[in-house]
Amino acid sequence: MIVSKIDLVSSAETSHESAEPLESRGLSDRAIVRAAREIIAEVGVGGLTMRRLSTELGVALGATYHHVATKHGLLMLVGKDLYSEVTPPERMEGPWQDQLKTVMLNLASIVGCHPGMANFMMLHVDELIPVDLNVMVRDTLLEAGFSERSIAAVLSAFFFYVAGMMSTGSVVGPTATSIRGQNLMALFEDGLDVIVAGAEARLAEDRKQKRARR
Amino acid sequence: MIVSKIDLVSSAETSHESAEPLESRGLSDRAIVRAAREIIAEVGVGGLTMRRLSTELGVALGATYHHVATKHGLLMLVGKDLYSEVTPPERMEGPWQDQLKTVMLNLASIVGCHPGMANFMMLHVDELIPVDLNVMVRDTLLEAGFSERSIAAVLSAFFFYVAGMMSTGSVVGPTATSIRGQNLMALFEDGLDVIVAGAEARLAEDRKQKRARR
DNA sequence: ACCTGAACACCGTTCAAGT
DNA sequence: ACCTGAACACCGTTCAAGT
Repeated sequence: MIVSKIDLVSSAETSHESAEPLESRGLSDRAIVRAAREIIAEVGVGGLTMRRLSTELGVALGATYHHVATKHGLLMLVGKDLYSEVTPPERMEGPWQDQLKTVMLNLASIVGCHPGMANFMMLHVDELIPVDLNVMVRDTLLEAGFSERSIAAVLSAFFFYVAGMMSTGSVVGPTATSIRGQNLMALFEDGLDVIVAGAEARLAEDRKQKRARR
Repeated sequence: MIVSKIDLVSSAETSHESAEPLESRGLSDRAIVRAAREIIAEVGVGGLTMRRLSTELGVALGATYHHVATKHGLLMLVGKDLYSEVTPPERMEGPWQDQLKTVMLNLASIVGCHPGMANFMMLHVDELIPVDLNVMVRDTLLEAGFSERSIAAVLSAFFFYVAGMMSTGSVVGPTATSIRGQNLMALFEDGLDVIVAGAEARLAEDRKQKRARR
């Protein structure tokens, strides 16, 4: 465990990737994604325009298209960038309930700051979600004793709940809204707890079945 | 109970609403909504265009705009129409678990046949959902013994789960997709069961607290 | 290779003009 | 009152032309 952490740090500090130019003069994908994220954070995906993005970057429309072939491709880059910021697996500790809640709250807070991205990110989870995150979440549940089928069911419940909540409005961050006086953030956590309780019940069943089979 | 059922039927058969013109010649809102639904069912909300809708209706673009002032308004009409088809409260029986599952599956099947509507419908639940449905669901949970706060949490879990699932792709109906071989419809029900289990755990707690307070 | 800016086909929306 | 069809301001995308 400690080894992998050290490895991560050192490789991150010393990585001078082979022949990749550090700052290919002119536009870089990194700069484009950064600008796109800023625009989305400010006016949402609906307000993100290839023209506006180009203006923000100080280039002509065609230049942007030379680096990212399509708006869909641009959003894929942004989505991958956002997913990559979700709590890194190595730092997780404690019971599986807390781990799952932390990941979901983290995901919600990141996506919540970028209105309109939730949908797109959920529509392409499979292609965008970092393998680390996926593996770690599944491992956590496996270690806790969940069956394969239960893992699928529980993750389905969690992910789509977060997706639905995020699609409906900014829940987290400075723009957190409220519904009929209800604090949306509190409501979000309450719903999360309901699903956690459901997962616990599922786990109890899984363990009972495992014992019966022995 | 029986009375209300009879009332429903008879009023539906004999309703000749006061001064409302039966078929105000020309375009009617009903016809517009019907055509819009057909287009959405076929090519999704993304494929629904005011121009295409007008062509389908056999009128000029301006005519459509004369009846529905904006595309947003059109989608509100469609959304209200779809919500109104969710299982009517009067027909519900059995334990609250089954009632809730039925409503959610019903909602999913209706929304699932209209790609892209899930988001819009969730974004405007408050304005679109029929009061009957809202009241009935809350009453069911109240009768079961849920606390006010638990009701909010449980409904949050259910609704946003369905919303997230629906936004991610057609789960139900003839276009039901599959993810990595997994049957999406089965996955949807499994996730629903997890949330039901969570609600049951919550109810047990609520009852315990109520007993302790006595 | 990278960038420019005009052009194309589409969209939602508006509006003078007809009946 | 209801409808027509042109027009406007925007989009995403393409592409000949420049450096």
